[in-house]
Amino acid sequence: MKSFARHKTKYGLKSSSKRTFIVDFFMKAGRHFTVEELYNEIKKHRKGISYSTVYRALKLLADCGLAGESMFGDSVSRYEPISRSDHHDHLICSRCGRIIEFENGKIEQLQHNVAEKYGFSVSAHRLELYGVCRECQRKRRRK
Amino acid sequence: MKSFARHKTKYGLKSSSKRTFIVDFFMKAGRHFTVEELYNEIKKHRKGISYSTVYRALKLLADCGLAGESMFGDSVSRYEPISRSDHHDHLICSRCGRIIEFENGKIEQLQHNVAEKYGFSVSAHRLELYGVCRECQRKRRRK
DNA sequence: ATCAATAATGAAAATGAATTGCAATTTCAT
DNA sequence: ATGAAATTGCAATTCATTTTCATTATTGAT
Repeated sequence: MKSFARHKTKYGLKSSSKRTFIVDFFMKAGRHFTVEELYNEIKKHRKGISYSTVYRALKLLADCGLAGESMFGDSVSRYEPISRSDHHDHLICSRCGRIIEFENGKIEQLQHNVAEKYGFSVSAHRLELYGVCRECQRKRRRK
Repeated sequence: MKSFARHKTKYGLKSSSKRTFIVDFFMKAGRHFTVEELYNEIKKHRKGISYSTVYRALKLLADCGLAGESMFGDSVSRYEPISRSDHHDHLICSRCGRIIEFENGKIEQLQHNVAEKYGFSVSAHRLELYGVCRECQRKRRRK
């Protein structure tokens, strides 16, 4: 939580048990959430936390670099905890929605080369592969 | 226009000069547009075409595979004509918004390898590199 | 060419997620 | 304990997207 503390100081934030709960829950979960998903999940474990609060906590985390924000296909933002500087890319199953993360240094290197070729100074990138996961391929007897 | 004609037949569409104009304009322009951008651009060349019609034409094109739909960072959809099976990726300048397209077979191959490793059957992918373009790097004396 | 069936269009309304305003509540340094 | 300032909840707003519906245009059959 170090960088959250730093951010907290920097912007004169105060702490609250609700926000702390949200932040902890999110960081420990270690997976993707839409605001609504996180809101619903949290509702199960602790009541009296509103959607707005979850939304704002997530925004805060994104601001201080503890959460990554991204949109896959649909127009809903998804957030995921960022432990260190662990950038990773995504494999997204179009059937079940499962999201798998991966890293690949070679791809990163090639990306860098491409950017260089065009004179771009790259600060971020996103790579997403959409398809059908192994499990969904098996039980393919669906609509 | 072949695949548009096919789609037209398949879904019993009728033709109209307005839609034809939009489709032609878009396909010839050969670049990215948000619905609004295309609407404004078209307005300059021919009057009496509403936002709805542009919106619907773009959707149609996306449906029949002649236009690609994507969202970069902000939450606005952008469309681009797809000539053949020319998949390409994007370099996006965070300052001026310029979008440069590129293709890289090696990266594609590596992506394929990764997917295979996880048992994914990939049907689509997107790769975007965000940064500052050469021109914006030069005239960096801005806010 | 005329007619009926059906698609296309425009304008306005609806939708849906993201975001904000504001009053009430809580935090925290003093 | 006190007061300034942050947090929260809820309702309201925003903004792009999408849909509705009345009107107009297109097409195939006659």
